[in-house]
Amino acid sequence: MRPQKIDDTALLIRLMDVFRSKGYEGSSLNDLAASAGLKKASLYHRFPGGKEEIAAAVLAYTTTWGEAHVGAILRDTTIPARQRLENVLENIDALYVQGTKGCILKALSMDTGIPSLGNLIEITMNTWVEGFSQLAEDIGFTPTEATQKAVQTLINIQGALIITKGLNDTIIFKNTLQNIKNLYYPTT
Amino acid sequence: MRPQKIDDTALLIRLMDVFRSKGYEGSSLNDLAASAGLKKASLYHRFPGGKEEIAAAVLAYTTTWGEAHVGAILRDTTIPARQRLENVLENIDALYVQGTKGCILKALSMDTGIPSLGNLIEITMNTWVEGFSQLAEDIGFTPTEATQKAVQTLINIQGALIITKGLNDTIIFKNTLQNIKNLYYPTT
DNA sequence: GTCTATAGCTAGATAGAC
DNA sequence: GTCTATCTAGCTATAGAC
Repeated sequence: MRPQKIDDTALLIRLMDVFRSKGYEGSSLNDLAASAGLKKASLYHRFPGGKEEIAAAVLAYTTTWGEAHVGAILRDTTIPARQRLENVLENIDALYVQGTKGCILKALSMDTGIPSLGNLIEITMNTWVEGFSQLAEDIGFTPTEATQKAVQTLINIQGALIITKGLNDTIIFKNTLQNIKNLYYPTT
Repeated sequence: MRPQKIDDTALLIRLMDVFRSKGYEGSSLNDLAASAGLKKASLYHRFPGGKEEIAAAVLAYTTTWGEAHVGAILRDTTIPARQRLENVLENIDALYVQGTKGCILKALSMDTGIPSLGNLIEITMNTWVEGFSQLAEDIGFTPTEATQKAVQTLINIQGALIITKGLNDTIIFKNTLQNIKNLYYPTT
């Protein structure tokens, strides 16, 4: 076998970067190939299903990443709850590069006529909600409160990404990550 | 002059609906024309600059709408502050059709290579921030607190729209509009 | 596994009749 | 002002050499 020019994980990360900045329809196969450092035909060798399979693979990778770097950490009772939250927020800060990059779930959530993408988005969001809910319950909130806080956490992250980009002010994202701590550990 | 099949405002609303559901690149001129009830060439008569001018016109309409239905109301000191907030939240609920439709500012905020769109997005967001800031100051918060609450209000709205769609649960949007009231009139 | 070359199609945009 | 017809460029996707 001829060696791969780029391994699967690095490839998916580069492809994700195109989708989350340009959206599904805005990302041409030429854009994707250029970012991957491959030619279009090579992308079809890796993803025979074409653009739709690439998007699905990127979303599946995002689900796996979220489970490992958000969900699993938030549920890890061997770590103090407060430390779990700190670690996860650092991972989120890195994922979105301090608010300068958008979310792939948002970018692929426009109407594309490909229902399977919506299902993968819902699965990933639920992983995050369940993780933050578990954290809140471990801190002592009721299940109802915990779910509300988890949903509010996702709202804050997604909303902050949009407003940060719209107003071109990364302090908004930075402050939002800080404010999320106050949801779970109120200061007043 | 031959009469218009559709007046400017109704036309812009129909065009906005396409953009906010499919995004800029995902909305073809055939899509836009079909939604408008016109042929492609007729759209070029109305908007000689083509798709880019259509998007700019839709954003300009959004700016005007926001100034009239959000900004101006929030700054209208002849109305009690609490009533201003109620009225604006009702307008926002209608704009997003109870959370079932996305935001045009989000839909057009992907990287398209058209910088002017970003400027129009920033202008509109600032109109909203200034309106909610003024409301908060009228209620008695300091300018710093007021700006924070205004930004958090926009974060909540935009974030709720994304999570509502992602999890396919309109209760999230409904609850978020309620929670915005608590930002300005804390219950605890 | 990656590449060049190309097929088939749809996109955005224009010309000109009515 | 709206329409039909058409142009060119770029799109997704495929065939086949290396």
